[in-house]
Parts: sequence; structure tokens; C-alpha cells
Amino acid sequence: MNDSPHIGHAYTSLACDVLARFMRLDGRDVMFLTGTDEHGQKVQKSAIAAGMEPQDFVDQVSERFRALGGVMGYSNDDFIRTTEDRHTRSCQELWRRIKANGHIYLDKYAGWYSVRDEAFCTEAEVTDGPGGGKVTVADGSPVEWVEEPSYFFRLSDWQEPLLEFYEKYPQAVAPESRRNEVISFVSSGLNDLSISRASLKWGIPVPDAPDHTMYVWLDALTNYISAAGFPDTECDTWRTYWPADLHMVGKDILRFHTVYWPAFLMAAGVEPPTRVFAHGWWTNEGQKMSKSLGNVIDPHQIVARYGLDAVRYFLLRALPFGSDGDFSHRAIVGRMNDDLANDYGNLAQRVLTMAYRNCGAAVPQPGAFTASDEALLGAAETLVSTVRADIGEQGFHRALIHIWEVVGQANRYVDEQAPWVLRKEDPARMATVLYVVMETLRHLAVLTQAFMPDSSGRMLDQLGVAADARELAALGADGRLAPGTPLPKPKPVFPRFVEDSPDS
RNA sequence: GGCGGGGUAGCUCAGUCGGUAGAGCAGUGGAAUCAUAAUCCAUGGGUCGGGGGUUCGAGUCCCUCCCCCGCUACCA
Repeated sequence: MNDSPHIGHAYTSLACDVLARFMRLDGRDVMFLTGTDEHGQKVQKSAIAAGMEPQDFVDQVSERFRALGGVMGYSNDDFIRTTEDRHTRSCQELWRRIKANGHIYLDKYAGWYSVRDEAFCTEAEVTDGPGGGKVTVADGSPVEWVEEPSYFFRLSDWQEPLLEFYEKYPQAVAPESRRNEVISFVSSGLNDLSISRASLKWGIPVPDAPDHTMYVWLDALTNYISAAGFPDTECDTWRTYWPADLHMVGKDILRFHTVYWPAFLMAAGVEPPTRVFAHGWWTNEGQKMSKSLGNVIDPHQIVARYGLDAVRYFLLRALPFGSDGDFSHRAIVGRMNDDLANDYGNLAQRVLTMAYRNCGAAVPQPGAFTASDEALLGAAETLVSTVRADIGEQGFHRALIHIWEVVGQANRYVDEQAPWVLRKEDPARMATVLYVVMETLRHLAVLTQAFMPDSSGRMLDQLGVAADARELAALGADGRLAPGTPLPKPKPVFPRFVEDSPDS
């Protein structure tokens, strides 16, 4: 972390947030962790470039990441910084255990290091750069020659155990295509990994060898167990939450999380996390985002422009989770207006307004349900198990598609039943119809809470659903809306996005 | 070079065990008028990247070629 957060950072934690919120609504005990990794040469260089001391620099940048959580509405339980004491203790203990188990040895490193990638490179991975220096073949990052004493991790010993691990836990790397990549990489053989730098000061000192600083990825990855309480493996958080059920990462850091990290942990005798999900990257209006192009999307700006819940919805609905995607104005406006305002928001508005005006501003009293009524209610009540399964495998976009199938079904039901006709001809039947849709809306709003907490909460307010009756357990026939419950005057929940007129 | 994933309606994409192509958006026509002019219905003659093959029949299996993306390797 050496700069301000952008949409990619926001996306990673957003997915975690939706998952965490959904699990909590489902009665699960969740620990949702995020934070900042603050060590290494890259950070040190950025600090110098900014004319600051490293600590002051990371204080500032970390604060921006913490603030992002407020802007995006994250419900994280902890926020860890790798410059905290708890993390230093944890890292050094992890090192000691790996070393005590015989997996670390001292040697000399002579080779290339990419500061930008924070990775060591083989001779084959570098080439002559345009400016005369050497750069990586992969993305042209400058590399520098490093020749110094270094501690090494015997990664080469972990090829078989890792392959067995992937075999034993088929879900350990997702999506499937990433799992293939990782297995293919590990199968091709692993080299021992340099895990300390003698020439770097901004980092965690190696135990009993203070002139060495720990490799930034060994340091950074360890944050997960630091926050879980390591090395105190008797504490509640550790016993409850480790091994982690999921690490959510961008595809650029897949290897660190699925090869190095489980190997480090196994070498220390600690159980590795059971799943790592690598999500894709965003482009901006079809273009790769980069600082030099100046088209990096700032989460603050899009939230200010479109609203938080619209952004949250769009990011998770626009593409299959795991794929790359494009953020475009046209696309997000389409989702806002079509899915949110027209289909979902207007469904609520049209029905709530009728109930408010024609049923004494209260939840209507339903009569006997017809087959049509039962069909819609059944679809709504079945939804929870579908969505639970989707989210359980991080299929966020599938979950939303399934929810919106019921939104569409409800709109068709309203048109077929035509409660505005029933109002004159059969008010009792109208009350039943309105009740059925409101009960459907209750299910929809409860399920969309994880994605759009604020809007969904307002919709539940308008349905007269009590604050303590909004968990998944309240879904189904047992938790149905109580007829006679007073309703507030309906207000649109999802605003349409109206373009500024070009001549104004 | 190897491995993996793709190339399907104007756009974004679905297409299970092979049976003569689907959704959403956009467009067109209509219905309705409760509602955020929001909804609903009807309407999609696309060589399913090219070519060849298997089959009674292939986006859907096999071969080959082209293009895109990812991982990985190599460059005497």
C-alpha cells in the first residue's frame, strides 16, 4: 500500500462486506478483517518521494484506507496495520516456528528484485528495458540487482504438500481457472524463496538477526493470523476463526496467497486458510486504469455521483464475480434506472402507495390465497436457499440475478391482478393482492440488505418490518407481515439517474 | 512453444447428457394507467470465428487454421 485506494481496493472489501453481512443475517458468527500492509522497499521509496518519514507516510495512507471503509459502508470487525506491535510479534513468532522446523537457512541472494511487484525474479523473467536498465518481461517493472546475504525459505520442499493440499481441498483456489493456474505453476517446480533483505530497513527485523529485515510478503500475509490472535492459539478469536474460511484477493496477488502463504503456514505447523478467491480487475470506459493516464476511478467520486448502494449493486451485478469488468457511466446508469428504480423501486412504490391510500395506511388484511398468490409467495420464500447457495460460493452476480427474477415475477403479478381495478370491484381481493406483493417485497428487501444495506433498510421501514425481524430466520410463512401494522407514507427508495441536460 | 479460458442477435452475455438457437439492454408495435413516464404483452430470418470430419442430426464431439485473454516456458 503506497497510494490512495482506488476502485479495485474498494471492490475486494465490498465483496467481503456483502459476504459478511449476509452470513451475519444468516445467524453465522463472522470475523471480517481488512487493513493495510505498510512495509517494504516500495513503501519506503514512496515515502522518500513524498519527502516524509516512512511512519508518517503510512499513517497518512492507512488513514485513507480506513476512511474508504466509511465511504463504502464496510462492516469489518477489525482493521489491522502491519506496523502494529501485535503484528510484529506475530510475524517474528511465525518466523521462529518456521525456522525451528528447519525450513529456513542462511545463504546469499544474487539476483533481480522488482520493487513494484515486490518479487524476486529469475534471469529469464527480466529483459533489457527501453531506458537501458533491466525490467521484468511480464509488465516492464524496473528490477534492480541484489547481492547480499539472505535467509531462504525451503519452498522447494513444499511442492508435493501443496499439490496434496489443492487435491484435498478442491475449493481452496477459486475461480476454477485460477486453481488450474496455481496447480500448473506448482507442478512445474518451486525454487527456494529469499525471505529477508539485509539492505532494507523499513520492515520487521528477523528474530536473532536484526541486520536482516523480513521479506515484505511474508510480513504482509501474516496479518491474517496476527488479527486472529496468533501466536496465542488458545485465545477465543484464534479458536473461533482460524483457519480462515476465505481470503479475498485481486488476481494480481494470487500466487502469494495460494502458494507462498499456505507453504509458510504448513512449515510453521499452522493450518492454512481453506479458500482463496481471486477476483478480476476493472477497466474504466474500456480503458486500462493507470496513474499516467489519469483515469483511475476514485471510489469517493463514484459514490458521490451515483450513490453508495447503486455503486455496490453495480459492482457486484455487472459481471460474474471472478471475471474482469468495465466500469462505464452508461452501464451503471442502466443498472440504476432499469434494475433498481424501475423494476425494484417502482414495484415497491406502486404497491405501497396503494396500500397507504386504500388500506388505511396499514398492512392490508389478506383473505384466502389463490394459486397465483401462492405461486408468487412460494417463489419469494424459495429464494433464500438459492441466494444462500450462490453467496456461499461467492456467486454474487448470480444471487442478484435470482433475486431479480422474483422482482420481475412480482411486477407481472401486479399487472395480472390489476389491484387498481379491484379497488372498485373487490376491495377485499385488492387487499389480498397488495398483501402478497408486500410480503414478497419483505423477502426481497431482507435478501438485498447485504448488498444495499441502506436502501434495503428504508424499504423494510416502509413495509413496517421491525428492526429485529430482518434476519433470514424471519423469512418464510412464519414471519409474515402482521395485518394492521401502521405504514409510513411511501417514498421512493431508488432514485432514477437523470443526466444533466447538455445545454445547462 | 506448452497449458488453460474465450470467439453466439446492435451491446453484455446464457446455452445441461449433441436434436435443427435463448435472456437482459437497445429498437419497433400494442395494452394498461396503481406507480419514480415507472409496468405488462408481442416482435430477434443472427453463416453460433474459418475450414474439414464423426453422426439420421453439432455452438454442443473430433481434427485443423485464425484472433483475443490468462498462466508458464524458451530464445540456439
